[in-house]
Amino acid sequence: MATMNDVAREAGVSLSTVSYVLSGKRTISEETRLAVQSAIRKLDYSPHSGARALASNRSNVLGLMAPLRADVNVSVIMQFVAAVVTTARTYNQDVLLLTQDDAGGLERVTSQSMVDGLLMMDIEARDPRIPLLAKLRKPAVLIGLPDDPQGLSCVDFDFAGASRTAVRHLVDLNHRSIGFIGSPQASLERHATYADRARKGFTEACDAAGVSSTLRACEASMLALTEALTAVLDDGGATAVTALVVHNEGLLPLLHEALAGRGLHIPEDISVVVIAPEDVALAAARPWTAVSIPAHDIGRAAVEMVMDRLNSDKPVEVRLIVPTLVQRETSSAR
Amino acid sequence: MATMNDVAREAGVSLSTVSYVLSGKRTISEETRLAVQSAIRKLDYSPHSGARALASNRSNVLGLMAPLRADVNVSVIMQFVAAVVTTARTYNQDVLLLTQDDAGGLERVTSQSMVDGLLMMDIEARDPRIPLLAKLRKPAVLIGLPDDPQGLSCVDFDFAGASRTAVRHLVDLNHRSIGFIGSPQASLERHATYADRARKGFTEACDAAGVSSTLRACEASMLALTEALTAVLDDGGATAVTALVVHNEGLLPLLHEALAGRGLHIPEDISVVVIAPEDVALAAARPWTAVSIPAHDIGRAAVEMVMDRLNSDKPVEVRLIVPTLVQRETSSAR
DNA sequence: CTGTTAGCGCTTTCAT
DNA sequence: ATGAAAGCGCTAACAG
Repeated sequence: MATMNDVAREAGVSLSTVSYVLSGKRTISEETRLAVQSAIRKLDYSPHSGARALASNRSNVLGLMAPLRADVNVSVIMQFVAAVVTTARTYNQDVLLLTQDDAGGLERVTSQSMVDGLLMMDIEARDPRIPLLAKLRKPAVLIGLPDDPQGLSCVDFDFAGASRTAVRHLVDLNHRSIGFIGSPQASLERHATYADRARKGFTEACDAAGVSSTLRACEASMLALTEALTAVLDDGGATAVTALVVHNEGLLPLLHEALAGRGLHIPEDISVVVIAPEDVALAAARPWTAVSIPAHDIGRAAVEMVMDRLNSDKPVEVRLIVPTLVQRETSSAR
Repeated sequence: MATMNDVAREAGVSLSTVSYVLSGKRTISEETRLAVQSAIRKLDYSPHSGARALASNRSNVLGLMAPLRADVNVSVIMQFVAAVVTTARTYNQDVLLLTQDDAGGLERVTSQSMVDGLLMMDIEARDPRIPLLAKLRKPAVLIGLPDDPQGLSCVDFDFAGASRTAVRHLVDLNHRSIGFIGSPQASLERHATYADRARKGFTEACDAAGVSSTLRACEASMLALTEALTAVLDDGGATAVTALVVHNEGLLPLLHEALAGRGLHIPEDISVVVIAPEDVALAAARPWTAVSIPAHDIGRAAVEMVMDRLNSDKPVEVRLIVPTLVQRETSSAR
């Protein structure tokens, strides 16, 4: 492996000149710059990241703590992670992966100066990792919205707004009684905030519009879905439920069948709006009217926010990504 | 941040003694060892990874190139990744994540000495990344089995064996005509080797047992599944298909419904054996008879193999993980 | 616009 | 069983 010294000798300049050519922190004459660059190419030089980290106090690595359990949301998680890695590369950063259950990992990678900043996914309302993170005094961004961010920046999709948007769409289509099929009970119990917020937004929007609402949590299985539909559709009381908002990607492959099993056709008998990643909404034979979860945008925003905090000292920031609804064939007026 | 020097001073010993206490590469008297350890605790010292990497030529980081597209196999991929990260930690290594489409990343992290070894997932038969990897002269392990490993170690599940095991199980139950519903056409076309090998093993085992076989690729949608079932079940010719081997996790939530739609009950009318991760096979209302894909074991083995190659110079190795079948309620004798 | 030089925090010989 | 000291390859202040 060639070192910077080798390059300097080859180019007939000093070591620091090579360093400055690489960093651009000094104005260099066209001539020497070219000489250095050609020496770099000739020797196939690349800088030693450890040495650089030691001298500059920057590792060019971001730590990402991701939930790697086989949850319902795997595809969303993968999209987040992909977006984070891709965006990090545009900032010339790499990504070190930490698992959710290795809480000590946050502390470890920080105290060993392995990372310049930290991202944490799948935040719960009172996530015990937040105080840990806050203590570390490293730029950090939470992907999710806890009760108390304790001075950390956050970014997330506006799940409450997503539900509101879905409800308004259905109300505009003259639906007067709307059902909500949400995340599994387990998500609610561990207070994954996306689940709570989506439900809250739904209820509020229905109340505001004066339409009746029925909510139900649901596992990703046909059995659970059938039960949930029974509960929601038969329970409607005075006005029959004519539209559903579904916030659970795992159910989408099952939903057509389950409704057909009750003799209900989409959208003639029942309108459906899903809250799901775009590609999941489009994967179905009949694409869903959807408020799409822009996993990629969120991941990108998260990286941008850490990098901002790394390069300047911007104040903390809580950013909610605005939902948009795309009407497709699964919702119609009644 | 305290440095090793601070610790040495605090403990009243020399810098090198502290280093040797940490590495264990020298015998240290009980007394000084305790003094050093207490100084470490008192100052809350942890070594600077960059400095260590610079001096020792070891980063304690493994690079993992993973397919982060939202594919059909997301859950399997997540399990691999989780296993890799977890196992790496037991070797005191961290994991740097590279995305599939960043082929240059392999070269970059290697030449910058960011990683001690590399793992690459989702290997295709003639994967163009293999020659790149082979050139890097870093310990590397392929998770998958290409046509020509070019001197790299490989580890994978024995997908051919998995199909054979499934077929033998069904033959033992007196089935004489077996269908195979496999990965999407796209997987075959890009020559994901797991898809090829599972098919091959299936055909071979059926031929060897003298039972008739019908194969079909299938996307993860109800529509595609319905078509595939029609093709496989109606196409049987002389002997009707009485059992299915399904190698496609995305289809499992749909399968009961799809078969019920044809008036077929499991296992009275048709037996089903799936090749899928254990938890996926168990997630169904009625757990599947399954040859389980031990994603965790494969990930663990991969890390063990790089670490072996890092610490000694073991010869290259191709390791296939042996399949085992667990009978549950979806297969029965006829 | 360029060169000289003092570290950054560690590992590892060489001494004793 | 311990210490002294020479790097590892880079960044950035200092000096022109």
